[in-house]
Amino acid sequence: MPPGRQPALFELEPEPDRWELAAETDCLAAMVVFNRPLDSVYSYLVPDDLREIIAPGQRVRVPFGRGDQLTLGYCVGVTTTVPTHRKLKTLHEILDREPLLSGAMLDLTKWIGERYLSSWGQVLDSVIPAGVKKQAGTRQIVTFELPPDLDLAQLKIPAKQRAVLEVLQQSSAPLTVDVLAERAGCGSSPIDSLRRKGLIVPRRGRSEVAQADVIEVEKQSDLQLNAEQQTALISILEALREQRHETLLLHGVTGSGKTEVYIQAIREVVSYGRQAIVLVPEISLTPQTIRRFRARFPSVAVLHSHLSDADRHWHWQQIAEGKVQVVVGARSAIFAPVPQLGLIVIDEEHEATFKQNSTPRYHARDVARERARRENVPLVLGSATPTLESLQRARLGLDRLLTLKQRVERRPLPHVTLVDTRNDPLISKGQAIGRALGQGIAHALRERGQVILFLNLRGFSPVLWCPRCSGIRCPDCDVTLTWHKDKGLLLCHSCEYSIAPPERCEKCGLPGLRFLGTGTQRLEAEVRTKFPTARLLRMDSDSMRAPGSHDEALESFREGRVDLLLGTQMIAKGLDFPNVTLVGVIDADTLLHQPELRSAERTFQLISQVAGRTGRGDREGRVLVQTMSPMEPVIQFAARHDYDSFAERELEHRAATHSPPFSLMARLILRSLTESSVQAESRRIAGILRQTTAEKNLGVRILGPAPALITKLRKYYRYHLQFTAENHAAIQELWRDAAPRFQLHPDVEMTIDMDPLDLR
DNA sequence: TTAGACCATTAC
DNA sequence: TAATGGTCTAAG
Repeated sequence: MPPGRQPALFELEPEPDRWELAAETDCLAAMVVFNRPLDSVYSYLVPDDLREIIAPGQRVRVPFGRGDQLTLGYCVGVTTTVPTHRKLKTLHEILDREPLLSGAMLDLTKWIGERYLSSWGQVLDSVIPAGVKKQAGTRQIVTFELPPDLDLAQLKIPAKQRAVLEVLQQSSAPLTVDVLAERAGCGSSPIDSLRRKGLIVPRRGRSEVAQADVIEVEKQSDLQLNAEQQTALISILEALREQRHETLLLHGVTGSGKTEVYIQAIREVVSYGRQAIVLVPEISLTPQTIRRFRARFPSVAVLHSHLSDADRHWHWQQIAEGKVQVVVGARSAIFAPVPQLGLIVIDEEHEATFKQNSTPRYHARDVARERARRENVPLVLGSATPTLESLQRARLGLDRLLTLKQRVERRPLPHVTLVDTRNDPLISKGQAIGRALGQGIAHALRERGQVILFLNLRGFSPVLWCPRCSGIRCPDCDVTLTWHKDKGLLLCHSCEYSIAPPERCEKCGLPGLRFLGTGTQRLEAEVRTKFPTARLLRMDSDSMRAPGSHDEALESFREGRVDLLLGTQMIAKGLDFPNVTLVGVIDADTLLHQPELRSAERTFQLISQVAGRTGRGDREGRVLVQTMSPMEPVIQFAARHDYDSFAERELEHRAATHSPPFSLMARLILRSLTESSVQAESRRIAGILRQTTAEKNLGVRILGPAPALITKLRKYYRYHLQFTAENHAAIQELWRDAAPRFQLHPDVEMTIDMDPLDLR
């Protein structure tokens, strides 16, 4: 309404939403969503020549916005009930011959959008692999065929052209220019002339150029299950046979043979002619895991991050055609378009990599649960250290708990010793390996056992210390710079910033800066000095840059060409090496003292997982955990392999603080290059949110705004707000209501994260 | 998220 | 008067 004009009386009542007014017509409308943060579904008229082709799940190009920019969208439905009051724009083009997604998968993506507060179109855009969108690995080709009523004898044409037509007549399939020219013994010009005269008809199509290579693996038969494994398997088979959805939480200590249980359950699924999806953390997608599945099933698709677009497209195609029995992959494999899903397995359920940290910020476990529920199939979650979220569901009787307490072949769990490093003379001198651990390593090596040393810090030293100004920081991020001795540079681990280390502090000019703390590189140097004859391998994201180096490194450790493996997270998970007799944890405290909701849980998980890397063969394994807080309950529980007591205590704590799993959380992050605008905007937005939750009585608790734990990241200042509520619906409603009214200042960006794991 | 519309300011 | 830039708003 123009300013200064009084509204007429009849305009005071809000107009009815005209889009509600729809009528059955003989027009056809396509419902389209876009890869933008828009909640609506837009309708477009389908022109007559596309009526037969259009289907939900295809991508389309449509005029959109004031300038009718041709914009890519996803068709999510087709209807003859079209809105009548507004003139619809017309669909311009259909980009896919076949739908990229089934109706069921479209519905699932809609659910994801609602659950994780992102638009349907954004979800679709991230679910469909780039290689599928680009049709990577296929090429457009033009082939020629004869028109239907051609009488070759009647034609008066040059000999070369006649030869071309004869070749075509004898061929059973249409031919490309190259083939045609070769067989007719001519160049391309006769073919061109024929085309111009209309004596041959061109046809567009796509042909495959890429194909994933097939790896032959020696087949194996099923292993004998022990009683516990058998019981777990039977529970899964029951759900399978009754064709009902149930989530089964398989809590099995490290080395208890969870994978064998999955495999035998999948065998049943495959026998029904159905397919299974197995999600594993990316880091576990080692040749070892892959071989294990390939050895047991004829057709396994492995989806990992280093697949080319073409390979990914090819696999997607194979999966959709039902040619694959088992899909093994990381997070996004939950969207594998298997035609007849039979079972979903998530191994290492507690791993944070199952949560995507870009929009849509879905958790593959929760998407899996929803997909399994909709398709009436069981979901198996496996872990030695289940998340408290999953455990609590089992305790409430929503999911079923299956427990494997024994390692296979009755192997004992490794003995874990806590080493108090507070009074260790070597540690006080700044070394990373204390006396006890040093002796342990020497002993293990003498006995020809292999050793794993775990330290969750890459680089040589995490801080360059100025006595007056403390650590040298990244100018763009609120973190200290890490000294990488091999490169001779101080690096920021949050962005790409690097500088040569200064002689004097740049702030106060004081000389005498010192490198404090130990990363994997310094640990490597220390090991070389202390154990000069040991064959040593360091694994972290710096040393494992080259493609394939990760697998190669693990292979050489497996084959005994390496005695001592040291590294970060990378070596903590899922590795199965029978000859490892000692695992050393350099510092169990680093994770523990972070002011994060899940710091205790992560510490417990990490120690348990690392400890699980030993004692997996005939030889006994032991674990030495260096810590400055040996009395800390979490560390004690981990040392005793006592998940139940750990969980009991942590659940009590979560209940007392109304944290997940006793409430639901969401996190709103705002960032800007200008600190004052994020601060002001977060306050303003917090106001709107608080007002909305009060007005609508939603019962959402809102914390903040406050500067985020990482105050500054890649030049951006960050503030955040935390929401807690009884259920997702309250937060969803709050967001739906409040977010459209934010009118955020253009230099402030905003992200909403439902069920956040990373609270930094 | 994007781009046009609208308005104000600036340069020529 | 045209060009530029910031802000607002709607998107079928």
